[in-house]
Amino acid sequence: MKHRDIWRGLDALAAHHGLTASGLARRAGLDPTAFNPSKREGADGRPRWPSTESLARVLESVGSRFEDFAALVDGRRGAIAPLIGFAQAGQDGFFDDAGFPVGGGWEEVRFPGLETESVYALEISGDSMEPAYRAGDRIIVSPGSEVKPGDRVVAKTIDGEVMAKVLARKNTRTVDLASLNPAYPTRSFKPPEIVWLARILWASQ
Amino acid sequence: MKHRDIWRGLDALAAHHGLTASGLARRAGLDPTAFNPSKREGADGRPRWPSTESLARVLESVGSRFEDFAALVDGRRGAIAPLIGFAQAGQDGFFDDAGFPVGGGWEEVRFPGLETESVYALEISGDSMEPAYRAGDRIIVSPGSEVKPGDRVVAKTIDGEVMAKVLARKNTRTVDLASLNPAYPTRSFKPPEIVWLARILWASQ
DNA sequence: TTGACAATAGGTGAATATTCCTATTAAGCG
DNA sequence: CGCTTAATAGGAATATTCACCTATTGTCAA
Repeated sequence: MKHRDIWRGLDALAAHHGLTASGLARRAGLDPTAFNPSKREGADGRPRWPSTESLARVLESVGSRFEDFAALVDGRRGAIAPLIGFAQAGQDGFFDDAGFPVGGGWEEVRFPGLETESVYALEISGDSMEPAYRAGDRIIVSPGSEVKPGDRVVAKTIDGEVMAKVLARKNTRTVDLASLNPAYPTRSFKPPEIVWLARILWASQ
Repeated sequence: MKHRDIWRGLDALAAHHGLTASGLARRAGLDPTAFNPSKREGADGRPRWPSTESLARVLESVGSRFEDFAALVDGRRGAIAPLIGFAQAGQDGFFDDAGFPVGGGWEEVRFPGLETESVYALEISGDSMEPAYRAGDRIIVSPGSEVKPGDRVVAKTIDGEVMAKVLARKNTRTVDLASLNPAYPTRSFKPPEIVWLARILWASQ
């Protein structure tokens, strides 16, 4: 945690609430100039740090927790993962071409950022992945991770279908997605039919 | 985040590294008396806050991240979960009577504290819970949670055996633990034979 | 354009944290 | 016990942040 990280975190916190650093200070009952760029280092270039008490008042004023601010300071992502239902996930407008969630308005589920990966949560419906995933379970999905055969993945087809499967085979001619539930057959796709594959990192139990 | 939370977090950080508040200050190159209880409020009872710069130096000295400290301040647990192998888990001295891990020296796995639960991680060996858990998967276990039939649980028997199972039945006369892998039979225990049951919250995929 | 307001720079005094000092108490050790 | 060290309390001097002040610039809307 360095001097510049603190100020970057403070700016990010302000931006997260639609405020400027100045507006954030005003809202916290502090002097509006307290977070001025000119106040972030002394005349001799010595770094200036906001006091812990000022940080506490800022966090109080916007209703954020200390840990959320710290996540901003550390520059980590994924402390909060957006939660999406499979029914919604099939609709357009929820993911970009790379499989990352876009837009807002989702419920948020507190999830532990692993490293710096960008993740989101999906709520399971259906029984094709029983017994590993039961309806209502939540899975944490990383659209940025590499997938290899054997991984549990979320796939989106060009038809808009979103499903959690086991990646059985993947080559230039075919992408095979297996269900754990033997009542469901393995489905075979041609690569162009799969819009994206995202690896499942965690599953609630 | 309140005044007492900051100081509690600082004490917890020190304790986490086997130090006192005084020792932590010394290690950070600060005055050893800087964190004295007598310096935590002024003569008039006005609260005193450690400066952000002092916090930064403290975190630097012990190699902790700001977010870890914030988790301590917020009173949340589980940002870091100790990782234990099943082979070790069966030995004595790794858990207390309530099923909480004790002692130290484990590898630590970064895990996202959900709520305020105390959690730890176990690495799966064996195939009795295939296909849900494969050897090498990591499960996040909460010894403090209530367990009910249908939950995936970790159980420890009086024989010292530690296993991940599905809780099939639990009443005053019997505790039935089922495997997901049909090749393994359901095992039935009498309640006194089970030392503790801990619910599995998450599983890596 | 003009007016109101936000954001910002720069400076000063007040408020407050830290260091440095001394003294006391407690804990470990030969 | 006697010795050393850590932890702590209390106080004074120093260092730094904050609130307050003034002035400038930019934005937005009437």
